[in-house]
Amino acid sequence: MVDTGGVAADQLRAFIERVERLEEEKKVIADDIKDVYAEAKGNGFDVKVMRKIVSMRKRKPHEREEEEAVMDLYLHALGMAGPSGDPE
Amino acid sequence: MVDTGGVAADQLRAFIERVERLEEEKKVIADDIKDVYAEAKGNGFDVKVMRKIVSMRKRKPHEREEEEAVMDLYLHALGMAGPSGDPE
Amino acid sequence: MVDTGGVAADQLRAFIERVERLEEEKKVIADDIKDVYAEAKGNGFDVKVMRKIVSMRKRKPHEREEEEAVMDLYLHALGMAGPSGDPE
Amino acid sequence: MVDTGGVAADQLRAFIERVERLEEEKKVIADDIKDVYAEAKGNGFDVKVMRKIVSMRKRKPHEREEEEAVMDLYLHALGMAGPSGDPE
DNA sequence: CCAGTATTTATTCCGC
DNA sequence: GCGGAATAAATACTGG
Repeated sequence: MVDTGGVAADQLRAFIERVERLEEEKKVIADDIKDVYAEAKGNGFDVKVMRKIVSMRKRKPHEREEEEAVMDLYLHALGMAGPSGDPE
Repeated sequence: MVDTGGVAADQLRAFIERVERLEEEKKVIADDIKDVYAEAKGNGFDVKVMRKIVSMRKRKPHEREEEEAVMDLYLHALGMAGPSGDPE
Repeated sequence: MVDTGGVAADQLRAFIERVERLEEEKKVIADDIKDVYAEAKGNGFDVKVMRKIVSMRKRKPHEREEEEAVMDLYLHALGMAGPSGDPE
Repeated sequence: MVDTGGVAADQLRAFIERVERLEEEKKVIADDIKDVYAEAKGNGFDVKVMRKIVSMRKRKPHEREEEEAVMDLYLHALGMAGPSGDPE
């Protein structure tokens, strides 16, 4: 499966480097985010509050989706209403 | 700080063993949980739905706490109403 | 909701509550573990290393060896140092 | 709400939106990384080991050595095998 | 038995 | 530097 001496080594190296390149990009963005917070702080805003707002806004749509998913599950589960058979 | 030959080795061993003992107990409980789900499944219930319910119920009080925490933060942050000074 | 549904609902509730009770217990143990690590830290031990040791001891020796073999293979493929010497 | 508060609100909104935009970008990159690992896996590589290699390369060699030194210290304290031979 | 998903664990980061 | 939140990684479970 993996031939250390052959082409697989090149493949492995390529994968690793692609990952590393992407992680670098990700780090740049993370730094940008920090810069935005720093700028906001410089304008008198409370960074902790801002982070809370961002994370709450992130969770909200997620929760809605989850509730809908649970509703779907319930609807599906109605075929198993009780151990002694289904209601209809 | 850590003397491998002295009493610290015993201390280290004691800590490690306490952790391992506790992890064992935790595993027993985890297995018990699995058993409950298995029993429920044997009674015709949909395990996936049950897990969803449990995790949602777990999150609910958490969310309330978080909302209150955000409110506290806001109240505290009111002293910094704008970048050009406070309103009064 | 029909009668069987009502019975099923009670049963479901009971299962859910058993799970929740067990999860609480599990959480208590998890907290105890954290406490032990905190105490160890207070005594000058390196918690990160302790965690690594605990997880090492948990693993089957065979798995560990196998994973290390793959690791060596990959490191060699990448021209990074292995047991037989480093490239520099 | 006074004028400065309104201005502050707009500013705050702008900061929040900038952060959210950047976090979206970050998420895209994170997904790309997952894709690369998935592709590597499809080519027969061991993803777990790949991740370990990536994180090894990220770390400063000095830190790594230091941590390994502590690890050896602890393993010896516990009577577990180190570089100078195993107890069995 | 593999793939995807959900939970749990480990690590990192940030503000205090 | 610590303690706690956020992120990343690893693991476990379920369904196909």
